[in-house]
Amino acid sequence: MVTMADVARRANVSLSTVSYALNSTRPVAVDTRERVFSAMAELGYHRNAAARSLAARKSHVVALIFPAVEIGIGSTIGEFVASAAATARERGYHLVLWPLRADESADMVELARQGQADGVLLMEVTLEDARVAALRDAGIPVTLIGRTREPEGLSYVDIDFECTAAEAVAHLAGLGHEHIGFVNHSVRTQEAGYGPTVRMSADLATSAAAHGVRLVQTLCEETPVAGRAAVHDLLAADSELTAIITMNEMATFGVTAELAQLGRRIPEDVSVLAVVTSPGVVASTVPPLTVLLSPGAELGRLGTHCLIDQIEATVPVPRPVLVPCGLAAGGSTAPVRPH
Amino acid sequence: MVTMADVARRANVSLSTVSYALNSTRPVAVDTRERVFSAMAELGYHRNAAARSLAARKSHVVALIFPAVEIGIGSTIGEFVASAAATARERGYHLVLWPLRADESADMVELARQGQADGVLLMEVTLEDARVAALRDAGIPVTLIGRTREPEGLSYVDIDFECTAAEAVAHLAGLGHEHIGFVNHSVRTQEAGYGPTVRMSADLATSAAAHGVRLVQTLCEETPVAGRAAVHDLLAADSELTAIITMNEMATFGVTAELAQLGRRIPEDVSVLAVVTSPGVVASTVPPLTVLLSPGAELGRLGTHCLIDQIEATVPVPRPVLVPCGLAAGGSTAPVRPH
DNA sequence: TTGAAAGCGTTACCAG
DNA sequence: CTGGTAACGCTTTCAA
Repeated sequence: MVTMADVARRANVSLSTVSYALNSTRPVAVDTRERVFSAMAELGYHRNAAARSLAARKSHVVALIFPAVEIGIGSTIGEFVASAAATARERGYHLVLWPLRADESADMVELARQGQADGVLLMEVTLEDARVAALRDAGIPVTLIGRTREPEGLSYVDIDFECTAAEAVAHLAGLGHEHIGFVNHSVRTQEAGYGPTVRMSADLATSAAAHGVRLVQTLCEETPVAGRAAVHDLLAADSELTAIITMNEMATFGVTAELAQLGRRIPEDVSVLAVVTSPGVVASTVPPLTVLLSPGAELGRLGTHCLIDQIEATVPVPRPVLVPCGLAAGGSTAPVRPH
Repeated sequence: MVTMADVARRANVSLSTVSYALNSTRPVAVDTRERVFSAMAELGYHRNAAARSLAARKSHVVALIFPAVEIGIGSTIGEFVASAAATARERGYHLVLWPLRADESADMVELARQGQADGVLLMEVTLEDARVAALRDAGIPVTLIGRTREPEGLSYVDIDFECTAAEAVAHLAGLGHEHIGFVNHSVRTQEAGYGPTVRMSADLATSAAAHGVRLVQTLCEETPVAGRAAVHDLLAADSELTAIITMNEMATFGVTAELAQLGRRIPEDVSVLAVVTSPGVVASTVPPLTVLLSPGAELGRLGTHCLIDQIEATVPVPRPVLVPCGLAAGGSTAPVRPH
């Protein structure tokens, strides 16, 4: 193995000069620098990562706490991960995956204490997430994807549910709908304090009130069968329903199927709008669904930047970011039919 | 920071004994061992990862070359990644993501040479994949997810396309179908030498011949619109078609939609069988699709084991594994109608 | 602008 | 069964 000492010898400089040339952490004369670099090229030098980490007390690694179970079928998580990995790489970091459940926060802290990562990206954050305190107490830099109930002082990026809810209701209200149903995630996720479930419910209610439209909601398991049942729940709660908002990809399949079976055409009889969704569900119906797309890649990019900023900053400065879902117009929403 | 020296002092043993106790790399008296461990607990010791890697010349990290673009919408890749990360963890390794395109094999080798990872898991392998040679020449342990045209002597795990194709044809032939269509991935993937596209095409043809059924094939872009067109391509090629096999998730949406629009019911008029697919597409139709599920999690687990076996073996012993797709019966296939 | 040298916290060899 | 100690290859302080 070629070391810095070898390079130094070859370039007729000291070992430390090689290091400084490589890291630009101290000015080095141009010709010296050149000699160093050609020596490295000639020798085929590769800087040893472990030695660097040991000496610098820095791993140049960020960890992503990877959710054990995915809600839904979509590619959102994949997009998020790919974009986080790419962003980390751009900034000279590596992304490692720690597949830890929410109750394994001790393991998480242990790994960080071993210096396996300089900071942590926490996904699937719940409203009362015990992991956040565990990390904070351990002094480990962390950025949340999502946020707790009281996220003040924390670094996080999340979907702007308020804005997304407002857009969803505005879109439908603008088409004349005054009776809207909402198919949410499951009771389980609500009880777990899963942010999207809780926030979207509240924010849609607020927006609906502001537009003077009636909103009926139902929680729904993540299966098509449950989605079918949800349609009946909503119709029972409001027989004048003309539009349905869904935030549950598997259930959405059931919703559209059940509407078809009931002879209610989309969008002529009922408008359907899927929110916080991945691009894959768009194509699941004919016409394609109108959706508000989950900004997976954007969250991955922003979250990673936030975390690395925090790691590299001398003073930890949380910088929260909220990203709204973007509308992708399909053909599943239309003006309400006069009757 | 608490070091081994601190622990040694506290336990009244030498530093090396602490190391040996921790790694069980040399017998240690039971009581000594206990003293060491309680000292570690009392002091809150955490073994430093960088120092360990440096001294042992081993990172305990495996890298996953993460595909830049996903084909399809499914959760297969997510399942694969999650399962690979979990398996790595079970074996004392970490999984890092290297989001590198196929033409960035130089970067891949460079990272490995820096000691950032002990081995590499290569996804989306094509028939003539230049990265494989690059890694082999550099002496870097690698396991392919997929395989090249001539995979002899390489370590790989892949879908057993031959077996999967045989099962697909046997399933439909068993229902009496004698005119079957196949909607493959796009021309682009075929030209890139993407394994599934090329192998499934050949293996389905072989199986069809063996069963004496007529098979017509078409390559298809990964969009629902293209899937709709594919239906017409196939019908034009064989007007007596009674069954369609699809291996293209987005196209599958179009296929089912177009059949519905043509007034051809599934499965009464046409059977549809989606192969090498993720669970998400199952629910995309009513009745749910019959599918052959892509064994994403299984491949992640097996691939990671293969790689780590290879890393830890004194002699590199490739151990190829092929996994067939499992049938998940839905309601989209039925006996061919007598006419 | 450069050099010398002291760590960084382990692992693993050589002795006992 | 245990101890001493030389690497491991780099970063960074102190000195010139």
